[in-house]
Amino acid sequence: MTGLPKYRQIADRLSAEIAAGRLKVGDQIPPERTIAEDLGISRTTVRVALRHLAERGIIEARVGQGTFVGAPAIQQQLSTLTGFTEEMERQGRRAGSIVTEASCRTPSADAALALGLTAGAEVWHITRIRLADGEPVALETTEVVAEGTPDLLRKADFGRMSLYAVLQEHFGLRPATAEQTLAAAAADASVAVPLGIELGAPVLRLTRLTRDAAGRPFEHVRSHYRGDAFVMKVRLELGEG
Amino acid sequence: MTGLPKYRQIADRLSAEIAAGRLKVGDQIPPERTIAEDLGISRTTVRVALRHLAERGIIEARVGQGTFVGAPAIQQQLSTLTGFTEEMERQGRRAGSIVTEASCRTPSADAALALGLTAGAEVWHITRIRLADGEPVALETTEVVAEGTPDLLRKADFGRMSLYAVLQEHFGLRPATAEQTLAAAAADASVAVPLGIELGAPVLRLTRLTRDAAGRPFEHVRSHYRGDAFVMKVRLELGEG
DNA sequence: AATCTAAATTGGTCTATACCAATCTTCTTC
DNA sequence: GAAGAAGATTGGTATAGACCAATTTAGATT
Repeated sequence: MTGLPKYRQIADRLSAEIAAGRLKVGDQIPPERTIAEDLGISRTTVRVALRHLAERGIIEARVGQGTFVGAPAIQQQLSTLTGFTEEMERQGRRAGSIVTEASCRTPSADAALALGLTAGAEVWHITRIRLADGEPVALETTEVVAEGTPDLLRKADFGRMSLYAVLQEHFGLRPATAEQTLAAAAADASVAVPLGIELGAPVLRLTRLTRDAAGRPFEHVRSHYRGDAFVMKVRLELGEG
Repeated sequence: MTGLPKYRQIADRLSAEIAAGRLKVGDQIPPERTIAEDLGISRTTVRVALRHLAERGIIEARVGQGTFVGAPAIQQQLSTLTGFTEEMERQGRRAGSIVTEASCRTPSADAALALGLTAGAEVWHITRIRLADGEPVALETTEVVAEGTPDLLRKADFGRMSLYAVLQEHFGLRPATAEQTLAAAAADASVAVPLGIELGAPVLRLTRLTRDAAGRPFEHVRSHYRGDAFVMKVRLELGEG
């Protein structure tokens, strides 16, 4: 016995079958009662397993019809100011990155304006291809103000570690607030090639300005997420009107 | 009887108590077994109710300790939070709408699921082309639960008035929380034609489930914004880590 | 008073069963 | 052949009970 709960084992097995391609998008998976009988377990337990998969968008249940393999979309919870790595972990996906650039140089025009940098100021420039379960899902360019973060690039391997974790650990720098902008755009070559998608394919363009507790902006991010693999979720609360 | 499942009634009630402030953030809610006994229902059903609230981040369960009221979703100014009309006004643009459909009918599959409607339930179905300074920028389909909102369509001209204003004025219905999903997609014919853009052009797809103060969902919206004409802004705040 | 131990509490997992509502299938009827 | 009715299938809701593991509480021991 693995020690894992039964429902986890069932969920993992189904999940693996879908990942392996033995069950394709739109395929019907066996009825709950059939799975229960085949495995000699109760239908309730099967339902718990299926619920977990449904929550991740891997499957989709329809009364009277059956349960089908869904088109999985990666979700990014916008409400929490977490980085890519943390969010993927939360969803039980393997997060990875390929660093395509890491250097110290003058900021881009956008970043300089947003960060309020004057001429001559420099930023750490990190470009990463973000992977979820090995698949490239986003291209991300981060610019961090160099002042106050000496030797940032030598502190860690950003292919594995979270940038926020490093900033917190070495410089006590913690994101407190952020302003994000989302827009839909068509992928140009600089985005389409690294992500392995077609030119003109829809991508979600995210721009973020991150501030520390004192309100000082210290990070400017521009990301392009694959439109066919990513959804952003936001939980809103309406104050008094 | 309302026809609502028991777990929904329990969830709504707890949700309302939290919204009303009788249960504050960090407060412990009664143990599952106690709730079950008090209400004379099975613990399993109580757990289903609590699970739904936990999924929305409203409560948080910890083994051996209990279940507690969770930190509220971060308050954010997302462009559409206040409604399209209000947001355009705020930006000094002339907001307009062309109502292409307004009827009472059975909900779409997505909406029925999200709103938790059973067979036979009906919704007000309003489809509008949103204009900014006369230019079409979005196509929006709103479905509002018909129960409790009699003759909604006769109450106002939605080409001019805000739906939220009407709901508030005539039925005292006010959006309290919402769950929004954003994704980039390619425009298909149903979207491209009304917006006057090319097939395959990038659009921002927004799906929103709006709830009242008691946590009852009453509106489901699906919008498509022109990617070249619209960006969403979000301000995030991080609580204590 | 501090420490260890046993018991009670609490959420998590699991079984077996029942009925409902939505949907699909099949058979009957015209 | 088309339309309608009856039955079978499938996921959704609900019950009652059982045991487990993490945690806290209360008690016993030193």
